[in-house]
Amino acid sequence: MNFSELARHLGVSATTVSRVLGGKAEAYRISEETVARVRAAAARLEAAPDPLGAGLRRGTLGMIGLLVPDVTNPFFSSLARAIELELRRRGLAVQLSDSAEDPTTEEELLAAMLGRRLDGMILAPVGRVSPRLEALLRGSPMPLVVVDRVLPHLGIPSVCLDNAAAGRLAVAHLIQSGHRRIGCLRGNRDSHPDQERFRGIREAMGEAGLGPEALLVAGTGYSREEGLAGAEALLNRASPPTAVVSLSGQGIFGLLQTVERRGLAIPQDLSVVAFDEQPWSAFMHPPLTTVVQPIEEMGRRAVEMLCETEASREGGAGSAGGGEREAVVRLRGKLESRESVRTA
Amino acid sequence: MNFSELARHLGVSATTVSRVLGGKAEAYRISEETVARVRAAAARLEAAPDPLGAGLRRGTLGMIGLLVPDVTNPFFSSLARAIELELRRRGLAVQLSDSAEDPTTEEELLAAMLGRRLDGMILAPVGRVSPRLEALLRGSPMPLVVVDRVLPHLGIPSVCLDNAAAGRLAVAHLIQSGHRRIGCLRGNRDSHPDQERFRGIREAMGEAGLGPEALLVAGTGYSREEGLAGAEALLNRASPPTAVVSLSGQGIFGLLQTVERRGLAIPQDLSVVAFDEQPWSAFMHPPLTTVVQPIEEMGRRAVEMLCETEASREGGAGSAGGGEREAVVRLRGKLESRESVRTA
DNA sequence: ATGAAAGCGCTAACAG
DNA sequence: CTGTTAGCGCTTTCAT
Repeated sequence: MNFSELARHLGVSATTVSRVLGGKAEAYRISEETVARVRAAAARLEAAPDPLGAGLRRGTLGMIGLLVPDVTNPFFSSLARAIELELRRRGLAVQLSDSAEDPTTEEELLAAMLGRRLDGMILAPVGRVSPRLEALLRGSPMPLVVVDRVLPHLGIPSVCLDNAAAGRLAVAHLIQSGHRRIGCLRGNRDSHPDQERFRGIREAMGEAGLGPEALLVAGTGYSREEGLAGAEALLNRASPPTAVVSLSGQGIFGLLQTVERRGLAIPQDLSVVAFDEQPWSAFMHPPLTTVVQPIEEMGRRAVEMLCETEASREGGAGSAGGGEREAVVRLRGKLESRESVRTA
Repeated sequence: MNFSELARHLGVSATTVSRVLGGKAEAYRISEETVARVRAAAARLEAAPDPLGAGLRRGTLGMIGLLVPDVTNPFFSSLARAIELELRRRGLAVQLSDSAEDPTTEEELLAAMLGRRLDGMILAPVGRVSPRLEALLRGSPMPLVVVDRVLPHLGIPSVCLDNAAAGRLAVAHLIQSGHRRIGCLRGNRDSHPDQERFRGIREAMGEAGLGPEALLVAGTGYSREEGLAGAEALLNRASPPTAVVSLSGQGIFGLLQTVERRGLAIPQDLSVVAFDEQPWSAFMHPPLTTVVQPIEEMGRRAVEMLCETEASREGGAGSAGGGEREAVVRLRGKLESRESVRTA
């Protein structure tokens, strides 16, 4: 049942129905009686506004797009959940797409979403930003915020972990526990998080008076296989590290596999700090000491930023364009100390 | 750039632009020259059809709703990914919502989605079907398919695991491995999958000549905590089982925790078969023998069924309503035999 | 081979 | 306090 039909039934105009059901009865000072009649009839006949009609008229659909590299990754599924929840609170729906960690697919999907008439987009980029992706992003006709990674120099609002600080956190803990030879299992070195985490680690080592030779580096990507290869390289060193921090959430699988293959025990033979909570992290033998990201907050902030962007667009549309500041929110990670680090 | 503007630029009508860009040039025998001009201009000016305008006109938006209990659960995130991929192949977008395993939230979200003008819905129900949910489902104004669980007697197309067969598969393997005292860690007993899996297990036991006393039952829900409580109950029995099958994907955590607490070893002291692949299942000490669901196929079939429903609606709209058959597709599970089952 | 006109359902602007 | 009018962008008759 649509508004015009309902209006005819009641002998009022569609406008009135729209005002009542759109919550504008007060503003237009519709009589209480009319309001009641419309409400009752609407309830009885299950009349609800058609979002398409309203959307077309308003130029907005109440839907924002969310593009992630892999919903199957616990980090992104938690993020998606947090984002959906917060958007729902604000009456917005989410269209989800998954780029399967593939930059080309990502470009296509982003272009498609940018084309649909969404009210905004939240993007968790796959990795390095291709020129084509950058062009898409620059030309974006809608509010956009980037999560998890910051795309330097693009001036797009972003929210991500303070990766450098998180890296420091991890090694500081290791150093404090007496470790002096530390392995770092890196992820995708093109990615901002990996670079930042690594930077934080190097700085923390330096501040503790440990030279570069004390930091053993391996790993070339975020996958399990790459984690395994990197771990092998680390443990094959003439004098292997006594502790390893894995910058990759999935790569830790590879490390664990290698450790097991060699019959090593954690933390007796090797201490481990992992990045990113996994569903089983707390239930391993032993439970894994982990740098956890404040995912809920990340989602909340992303939505906030998106809505602010939207608001400022409407509000300050014609104002002098000088104030466009690059907003990057960096969230603090937390070290969940469990049992995979041995105090030397 | 919208169609009318583009049309004005080119000195043609919006109708022509629509026909060319809508792929109907042939049907309307637009001249090749015009087609070329329109295409070129559209590409240059980045003109694309506004889905809202088109949707309003056509009465369809090219979007289907997906409501799951918890995207964070690996099963549902994999399912969501599969569904999204298949829908994308067909040019459809997906709106995602997460009911957080809460029946009330589920009702609200379902009602909201049913109200939006989507082209269809795929629902993975939380659990038991409340009268209100049932009413919503019955009155659904749009094509709907249910996944993972079948709602008996509602006549809604569903696709799910052949849970009874999967249950048999699990215990058959255990029996074949020499186990004669088998524990069953149940999930939510109100849920169809749990009931069916359990039925399959009982049948398989019976067929192997094992009486009811050989089957030890515990567990009251799908959560980790409930899994733990159930596992405790099982292992506290005077004569505990030599093998346990966990019907709950998350509950297995609880079982594993209990086993560790007691210093038991798998599979030496206790054999384990788990339902539902988890990211770490293959990487545990030992790797977990698991009944895996064909999630990709499940997603694909759900989408197929949805689209068929949609098609038949349009096609046979006015036909005698007698042919409404309940379509329930049951998919075969597969036993991934790893190392958590000991041959006695 | 193309266009004009109508209308999908809604709401903002402009009357009263 | 309420209604009329117009138009969001598109596609589908119907008419050349």
